[in-house]
Amino acid sequence: MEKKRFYITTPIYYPSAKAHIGHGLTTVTADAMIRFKKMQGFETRFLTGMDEHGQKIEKAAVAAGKTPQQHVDDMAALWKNLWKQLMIEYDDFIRTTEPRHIKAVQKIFQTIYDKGDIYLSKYQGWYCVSCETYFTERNVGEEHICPDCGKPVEVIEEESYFFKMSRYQDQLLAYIEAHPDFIQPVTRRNEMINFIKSGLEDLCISRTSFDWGIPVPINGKHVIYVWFDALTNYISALGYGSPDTGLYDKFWPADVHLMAKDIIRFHSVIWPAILMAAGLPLPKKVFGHGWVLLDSGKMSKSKGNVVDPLVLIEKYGTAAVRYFLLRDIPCGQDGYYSETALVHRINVDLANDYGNLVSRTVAMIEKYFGGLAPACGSLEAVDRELEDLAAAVVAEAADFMEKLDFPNALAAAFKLIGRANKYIDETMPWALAKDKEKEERLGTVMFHLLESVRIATMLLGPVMPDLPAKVWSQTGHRPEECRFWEQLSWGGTKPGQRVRKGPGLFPRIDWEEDEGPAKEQRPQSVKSGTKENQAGAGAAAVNEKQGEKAPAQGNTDEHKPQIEYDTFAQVELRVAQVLACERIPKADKLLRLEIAIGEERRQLVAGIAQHYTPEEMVGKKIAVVANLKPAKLRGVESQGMLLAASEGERLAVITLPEDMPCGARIK
RNA sequence: CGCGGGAUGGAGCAGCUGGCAGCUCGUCGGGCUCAUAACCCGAAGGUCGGAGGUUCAAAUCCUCCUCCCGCAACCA
Repeated sequence: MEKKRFYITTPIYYPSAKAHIGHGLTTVTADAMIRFKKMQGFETRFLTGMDEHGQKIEKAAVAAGKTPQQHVDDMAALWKNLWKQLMIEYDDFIRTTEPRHIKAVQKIFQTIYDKGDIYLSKYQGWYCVSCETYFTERNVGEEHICPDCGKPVEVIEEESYFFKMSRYQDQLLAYIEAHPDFIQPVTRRNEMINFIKSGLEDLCISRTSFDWGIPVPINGKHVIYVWFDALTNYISALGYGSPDTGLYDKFWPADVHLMAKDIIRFHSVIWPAILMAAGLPLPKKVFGHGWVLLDSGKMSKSKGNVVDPLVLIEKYGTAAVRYFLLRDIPCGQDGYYSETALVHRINVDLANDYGNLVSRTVAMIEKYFGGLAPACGSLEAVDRELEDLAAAVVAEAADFMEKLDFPNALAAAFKLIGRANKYIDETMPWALAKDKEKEERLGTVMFHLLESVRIATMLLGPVMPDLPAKVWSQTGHRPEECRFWEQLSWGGTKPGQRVRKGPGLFPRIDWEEDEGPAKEQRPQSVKSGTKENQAGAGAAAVNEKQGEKAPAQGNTDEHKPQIEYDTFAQVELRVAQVLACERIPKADKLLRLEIAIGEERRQLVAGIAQHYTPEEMVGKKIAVVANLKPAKLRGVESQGMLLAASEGERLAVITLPEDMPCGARIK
């Protein structure tokens, strides 16, 4: 008999930046899904990996004094360690620098080329010579300056291979219409339909401007660019393009490509088009979850901006971190992370409700029955109600997990946990224990509790893989009898099994909620530094500037290294007077200032428009850095920089007394 | 008109095909003592962002408006 199969993938991550909890969300979701499918008896395959090509990697390697390969090898080790810490049990970890992947990409390129869907043409784009990077029309703005270095960019033409994606527009649309579940959630599906309807352009799939990539098979000057390379990982890892296609035959098409919402487009448009062109089947589902947003405004400053999953694991344990991610981020939507929320979740759900339920159940059986599970006697209404709920909850959890909706699946499990806690109050075992006559009744109650614990724990298993074993060692259940979904039916507890109280599963975490003095009324809308977006899990570089966000700024606890006086003396600080000031059009943070430094007149651009009006700036005596290299901001040259203090939302320009002469030296 | 998301009791959210406004946390009051100061019960608290419209009936459908939040674009 053929086994049911299930193949899930995460994006291959781009190692130009460190992993964050968004990546964790994607990968943990996939892992939980796989564990669920294993419980259901599926033969499963779980793929994750790394996207290791591209100019960005090449540059990062050079900067670190390594070869690109050394660099990505190091990164791969880091990421693999993270997955290990998160208890991710992938079957394969594909790296795009592996020969098996390179062969597959070249094969699919060749196949599509032979078919006539790849052609050579000219790629035209805005190019910054000093940064050696292309930018989109949007990025360079009307002024056509490099968004990174501020220098003018120029239009450059480069020979490139293009994939005739436009040819597949109608076919793709038809496919999406015919398969309502192909793109999820629905809002993304609608977006994609609109996007495709607005017209697909052919896709540029090669570059000659850098070398770190897979060579185009028919033309050694070119390397294959980004998506064509990256997306192919989903089949290269199955042996597509190799002599042994056993895995490919078994597992393709994938059941789910899982990812964060920002790269849904590439998976639901480009990838299917490539597959169509290559004559291969399309994946069954493309699922885009939301982003994990930070709300560090609520976090204690002294604790810093904790987002490194490893730090959290260290502090709270893998199970708790996995639980939080899958419980608190609404399925398919953005969710907020904060340490307070995490701790709250651990305390309320895991410690109070679940851990405590296990604890009191086990303790009572030890106390009343000497640690031997009693038999179940005749049933009363409450007992039946509990049994019925257990059955309902199991079905509910399965439905939700099937849809990758772990928040609701977990909520279902906790319905049973809550009911069991209430059951204890209703049946009052401590009262039954005082009456010898009621011993059978007491046994029935204990049996029901033990069984509820068993079922709830099994339901939590996919999310917290190390939990069941810990619990069974206390409840005396046999692991092999609590492994598969069928075993979730009522009655798996065996009278006489050894129950032994062990350490608390999830001790409460007590920390001072609000430290007294510093209640600085932080508004919930904090700016970039504090409420920082965590792009869930971008696979390959979506464009040239991914993952370059400065980490948590405004952290006053961080100090710079000590410097020599000479170094300081190189900064020329002077008093200046603001002569005129105006807003810069289409820039909500910038003001343009005309200032006088002594006799000299200059123009400054300052990011203070949200704190000062142009009117109130005029006439002020301010402090400026006079020898700063000019730079263009939003197309306007700034010949210096004014000094201001800032803390979170607040900002104050440093001003000097009216009678201080303009141009005076500051030191 | 750059793209997208949202506005529901103190907080975070459910309310899909219109019909008594729900959940979790928090707060207050009570109960219990098996348990991890945990557990159970009860209560208070909302004109469902605003204005129109459709309807016997709208948080739910239509129109317009306001305001938030991400992304992008500029904190020299």
